[in-house]
Amino acid sequence: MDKGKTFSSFLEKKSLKKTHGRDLIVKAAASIKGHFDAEQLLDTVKKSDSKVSRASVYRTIPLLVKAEIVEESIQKDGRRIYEFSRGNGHHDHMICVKCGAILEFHDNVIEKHQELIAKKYNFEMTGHRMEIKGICSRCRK
Amino acid sequence: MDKGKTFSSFLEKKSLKKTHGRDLIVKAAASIKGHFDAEQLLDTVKKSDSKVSRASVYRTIPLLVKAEIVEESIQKDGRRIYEFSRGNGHHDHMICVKCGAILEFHDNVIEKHQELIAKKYNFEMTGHRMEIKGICSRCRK
DNA sequence: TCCATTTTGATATTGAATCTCAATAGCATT
DNA sequence: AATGCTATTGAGATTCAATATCAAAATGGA
Repeated sequence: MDKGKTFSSFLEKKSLKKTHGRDLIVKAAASIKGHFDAEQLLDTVKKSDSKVSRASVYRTIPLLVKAEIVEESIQKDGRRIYEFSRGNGHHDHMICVKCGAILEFHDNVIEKHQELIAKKYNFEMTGHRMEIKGICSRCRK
Repeated sequence: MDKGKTFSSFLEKKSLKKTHGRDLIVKAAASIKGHFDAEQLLDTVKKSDSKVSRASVYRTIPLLVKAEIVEESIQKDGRRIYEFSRGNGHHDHMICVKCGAILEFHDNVIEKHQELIAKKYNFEMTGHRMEIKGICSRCRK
């Protein structure tokens, strides 16, 4: 999946401009394996062009999220973390309170039930977030 | 349920001291209907004693959360909100992205499945958080 | 190329949350 | 009730992610 192209068409659709900075920022996001935060993304971008500013990174992230190129989740301490969407579909997180590891999981039953709950309350669901907090198998040993 | 007493015994168990400030803070939390944030709690406390400091409120909140007297949840923007636990058991939230309303719900199937998922990954679950984001029935009209 | 409009970089500002530290309060012991 | 040790407090400073500001630069249609 060519995320560069996807972002490009997103920008067109929204009549936003394709800029050097935005291009480098998507590429940097794509190059990071796993989760990252805004500062990490900034560091990565700076490796290709140190003139790209922190402000641009912070301004571009919400665009990437809206374009569904990057997924956002908020940790228990309030920090935002991101993840380049590799088309592996939606998933939720299990967070180890000891080592901070983030494991991913997906459960269809839970997904379905969320929809049922929303329907029951006449709530138009646009998204959801779910996290299981605990101690991962490695830390339990 | 006498939460004052509960907090009191929590403090004893942890060899923490019962202070005027802590007492006023629990009472203030109990007096607030619905969700509140740290600043609102501070404002409420100040009504009974304006000398209680912001720092004390921020320091006491984690104690109340640990004592399970207050429930914490983190909103999409990263802000922490709290709710005095009225013994109505665990529940999750549906948050309206238009008006900001917070609706509560509980679903046993989802709760059960979380445990199953944790077990599957050999993860020792200590807690979880789930939020459905969308547009509430009132805003849909 | 021109030009209106966006976007950018650098920095200042915000705001929630935390830290600092001298002064005070709690409480077990006399 | 007085002592002394330690936890706790208040007030303000500090932190840090995130946002706002604004003049200068880049974008892209004409």
